[in-house]
Amino acid sequence: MDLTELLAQDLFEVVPLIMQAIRQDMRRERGHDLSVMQFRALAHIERKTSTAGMAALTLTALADHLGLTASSTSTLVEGLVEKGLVERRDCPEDRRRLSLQLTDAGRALTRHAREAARAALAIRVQAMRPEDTKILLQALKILRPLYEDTSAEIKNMEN
Amino acid sequence: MDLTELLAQDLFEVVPLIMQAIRQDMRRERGHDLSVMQFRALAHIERKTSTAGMAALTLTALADHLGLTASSTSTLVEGLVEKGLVERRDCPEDRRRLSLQLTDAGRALTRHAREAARAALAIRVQAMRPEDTKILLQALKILRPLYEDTSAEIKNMEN
DNA sequence: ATTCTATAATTAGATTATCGAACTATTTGA
DNA sequence: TCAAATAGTTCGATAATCTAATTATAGAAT
Repeated sequence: MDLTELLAQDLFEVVPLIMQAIRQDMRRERGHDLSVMQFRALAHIERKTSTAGMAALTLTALADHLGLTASSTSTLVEGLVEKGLVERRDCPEDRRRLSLQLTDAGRALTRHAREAARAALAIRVQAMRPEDTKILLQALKILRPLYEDTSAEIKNMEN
Repeated sequence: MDLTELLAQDLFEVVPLIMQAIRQDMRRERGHDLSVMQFRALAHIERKTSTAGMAALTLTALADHLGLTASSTSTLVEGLVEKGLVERRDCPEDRRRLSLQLTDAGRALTRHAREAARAALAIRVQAMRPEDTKILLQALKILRPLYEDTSAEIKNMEN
């Protein structure tokens, strides 16, 4: 068995395991009821709007990042708007588009949820050696570009 | 920001991204219609029954591994039984329990699905340098024990 | 031995997250 | 100026999950 094959198998076993744990950790953190996707959406909106002078984040761009259809993303955003965490602003340059923005409450909750996620991870990671932490950080740095914002490409490959 | 915090944040961003991709890759691989959970179930049954003389794998044990309720797992297994991939055998020592086994078809499909997962990953990973592959393998080796079979413990913590 | 309590699995009903298709509004460009 | 493409929403259907109730069995306590 070559290394790539081994890696595929490990990824395929371990990633869903971690994902499962993340979901459970988030559910346990009751009070603010965010799904993993909603949290990812908030985090992405925050990242894309934090630096001034960036192009507005549209619904479709968010959908691509999340790997969901525009339809699903629209519903998801609607939920966040109802919770008062996100604002849909009009886009003067192109009136078909939205500009997604966090409200103050949205920003506060994003910070809080991030902290909760960190805490949940810390429980699991507390015994970890610092050099292992570094390896993990390296690994994630390698993985991220392989999977980031490829949803659009991949969708096109299907046709 | 300390390293653990950085790691938590990265994990929380990258893992769902990969998970998303895995789901899409599996859906694209049409023909044998397995959900990610069903695939995980098959893989776990295979692993736990491959070595002779092991205790039978029960429904509850599988549920714990998958991080699902017994109820959901029962339904999931029912689907696999209907597809002819899994057998529910009686457990003579304790007649409340099941012993879950793969059928021959189940074993064949598990191998095939694993290969499909590998192929999907290979597309993403083809340009990766061998030393990066090694880092990823190390990282997964560190992560696995942090998340493997902890569902039961975690559930207990909730009470 | 009988009866209480705990455990294993299933079933029923509700909820949630997702999708695709149909629709409206707007823009682009031929 | 009108046809095609694009951005977003809504609707109906389907998957996967949950909780609560149910049945069967086992183990423990009197």
